[in-house]
Amino acid sequence: MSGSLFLAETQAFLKALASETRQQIMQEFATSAALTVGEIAERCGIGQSTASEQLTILRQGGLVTSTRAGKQVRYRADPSRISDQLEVLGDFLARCCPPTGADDP
Amino acid sequence: MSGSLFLAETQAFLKALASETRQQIMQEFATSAALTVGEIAERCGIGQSTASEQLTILRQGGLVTSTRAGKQVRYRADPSRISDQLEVLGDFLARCCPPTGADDP
DNA sequence: GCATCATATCGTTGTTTCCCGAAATGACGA
DNA sequence: TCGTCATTTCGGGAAACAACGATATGATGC
Repeated sequence: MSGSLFLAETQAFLKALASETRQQIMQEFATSAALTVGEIAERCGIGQSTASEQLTILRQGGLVTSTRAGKQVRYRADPSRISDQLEVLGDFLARCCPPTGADDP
Repeated sequence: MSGSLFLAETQAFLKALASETRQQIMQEFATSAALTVGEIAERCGIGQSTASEQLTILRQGGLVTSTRAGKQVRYRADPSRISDQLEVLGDFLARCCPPTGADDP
């Protein structure tokens, strides 16, 4: 099988968001713009390796970026890519909702 | 623990959308505003029971509505609830992206 | 009532996801 | 270089998901 309906990145965006743990992680960025893996693990009450893995998924979904800062890695939300993905998603859903009917028996 | 970050319906919305099969189903509504379970099964190349189950998930996520039409059931996209969910999602993500920094070292 | 058609539910199987602890990688300071 | 700290990757067990075929429910027409 080949055709994905979305770009691969939008697919990853949706999957990344469809997890309560990852939503919780994203929420942490509302109060602190930049967080390390350890900080997120502690605040979310999950293991460090788990936090690292979930952050990787969020990064692949275009929700966060990561930058090294010495021996730590700082994660932060990626507003521009997030709004890009929201737009793609909105466009897709708009297409699925024929504003004036396609054929409506 | 307790708090889901989203309303339960928004959580269901995201999970419903995070499946390529269900995206494919939604896409079918772009060309035909109303479709029966059998039509969707045929167009998407999946079994009838699978189509029924996936449509139930989409309905619980607020993406489609269903109405009986004789012995068939017509499914169609639900634009108003979809845009509601998109707004909830957009608001949540906006909060995660401190527009002007929360604390940004 | 009974047969039939469309849909929904059940039971199962194989795959994927989630989370963890343990081990490996990478970066810094002594 | 060596040790240490932060992160990533690995291996595995439990839970959730997707798809199917078979069966049950519900609606229509005779």
